Order: sequence, then structure tokens, then C-alpha cells
Amino acid sequence: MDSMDRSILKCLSENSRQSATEISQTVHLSVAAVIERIRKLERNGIIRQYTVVADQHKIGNDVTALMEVSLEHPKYYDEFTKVMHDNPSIVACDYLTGDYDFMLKIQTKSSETLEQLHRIIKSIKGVSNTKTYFVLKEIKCGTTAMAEAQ
Amino acid sequence: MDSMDRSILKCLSENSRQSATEISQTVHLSVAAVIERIRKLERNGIIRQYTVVADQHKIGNDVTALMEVSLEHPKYYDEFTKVMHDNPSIVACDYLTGDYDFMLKIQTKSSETLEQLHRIIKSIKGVSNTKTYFVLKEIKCGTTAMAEAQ
DNA sequence: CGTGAAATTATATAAGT
DNA sequence: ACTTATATAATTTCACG
Repeated sequence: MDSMDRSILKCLSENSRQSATEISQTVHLSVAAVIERIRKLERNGIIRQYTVVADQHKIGNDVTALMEVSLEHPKYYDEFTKVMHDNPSIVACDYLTGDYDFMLKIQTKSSETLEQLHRIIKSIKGVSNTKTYFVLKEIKCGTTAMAEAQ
Repeated sequence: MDSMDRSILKCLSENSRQSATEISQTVHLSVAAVIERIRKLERNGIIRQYTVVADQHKIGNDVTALMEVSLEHPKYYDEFTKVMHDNPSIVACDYLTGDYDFMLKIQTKSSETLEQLHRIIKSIKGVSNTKTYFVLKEIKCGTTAMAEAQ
């Protein structure tokens, strides 16, 4: 993971569908070398996934919400996190220090589907307390902090 | 935006670097048609960005935090959101209902760099109040809720 | 809108430095 | 590790249903 890898990763985080040929021009390396480095970043698990950022409203998700959730006891952790992974409307979930145990980010069709999801979450074994915030506007939504390659 | 578009978008959200040839096999459409639909999704702004999910620890970001921030007055909104966009350590920022105005997600090298960033944020004009939570574990981190194409 | 074939690019492989 | 050259595969363009 040297500065060349960081430059390549930065290119991919800005546009993961650009060709190795384009990347090779910005980082000044041969195409074959760029491809080999990308493969290594994938094998090492530095690149976990290639994905897209989609416009939520345009795909029919009009409601974004954050939800704080607490568990009665850590023994419920595994079952809870499984539900997080399995539910496609839950786009992010962090285990936290503080008053609540988890912070969830939810993207869903309407306040009605949010209410359904809220009921699902409250009925997960061990969930004791929740608090929901509506997102009025997503100012920024990324996944990866890519500092500049020095 | 029909069910075929949703299927293609789901493929890309799972792996944005897979070829149109592969996608054409899963969605049962010709390669040229898949490419044309992808271009249309891009032009319509349904696809906002192609990006990667990187392992934060492996790229040297050992600290993830959520920060709640309040502004004294909405007139500071534009300047605040500009800082959000410009700072690469701030990976997400939502404008919220509730006690605080914004929820930030921060990924940074160490608690020292978090402290520096905290100081930067507190010194933005209009920022009145902040509250920081440490993320102990990222259970899930995505950007896009992709419901199944019916 | 969709397909299929030809032309253009990109990627993968291998040999040499 | 990187480069160059070659082989394989993907994408783009376009004429046509």
C-alpha cells in the first residue's frame, strides 16, 4: 500500500468504472502494472466492493431516516446484526459508544414503509429503545475517505 | 425506470466493475441494449457515481466517528455544507430533523486527527454545538438501497 | 426499443529488463 | 515490480427489424 496504490484507489473511488487505460494515464504507469495493482488491492481486501451511488428519489425512495437503537443485552448482538445485513432498506449500521448502541441509516419508499421497518426493528429480540430522525437533505453520501496520495 | 433498469442497477450496485457482457447474461438482454440502458441511467442522473468500498483500517483510517452538529441560524447553512463537501475525511453528512441539525460520518487516521477535525468543525461560522460518538464497529456500510426488481 | 455484426478499445498473458 | 508485445475479450457504432 504505497502512494501509487493510493492514487489508483483514489481514481477508482471517484469513478470505479473508468478503464485501467485511463487510470494508467493519470498515474503515469503502464496499463499492465495498473491492472496488476488493482488485482492485488482486491486480493488483499483493501477494495471490498465496487458499487454505485444512485439517486434515491429517482429510484423511488422518498424517505431517508437515521435510527438509534439500543439492545437490552449484548447477547442479542449477533441476531440483530444479521437482520441489519439482510434488510436491503438498511444501507448503513454502526455499533457505537454513547446512549444508544447502534445508528442505522434507512432508505425507503415512503413514511409508510418506514413505519413497517420501524415495527420490524422494534420486534427484533433484545431491542429496547429506538429514536428516529428524518433526513431533510443528504448533503454528502460516500463510503470511503480517500486522503490524497502524498 | 422499469424493472429491467432496476435489475441492471442492482447488478451494478453489487459490482459496478462487472462487464456489460456479464450483466447481459443475468438480465437476459443483448450487450448493446444493456450498455444503452446504463448510459441512459447515467444521463438521467439515476446513477450519480461509480465508487468503491475500501477497508478503512487497511488504508490507514483507524477511527470512525459520528458527529452531531447544530447551527445557530440557517444563514450559515451554505458555508457549512461547503466545508462538508470539501473535507475528504467527512464521508457522509445529513441535514436532519431533531435536536441537532446535521449528522456527520467521519473516517480518519487516529484520535489525534479526529481531534483536529473536531476543532475545524467547531470553528466553522455558526456552529454552536457538537456531540461525537465513536464507531466501535461498522456493521454495514453502503450507499444505495436497492430493492429487488419485481 | 431491440438485435447482431463490424470496428475500435480494453484487458489478460507472457517474456524480457 | 514495470514495460512492451501479443492474444483474447469487451465496448462502441450502426444498419436494420
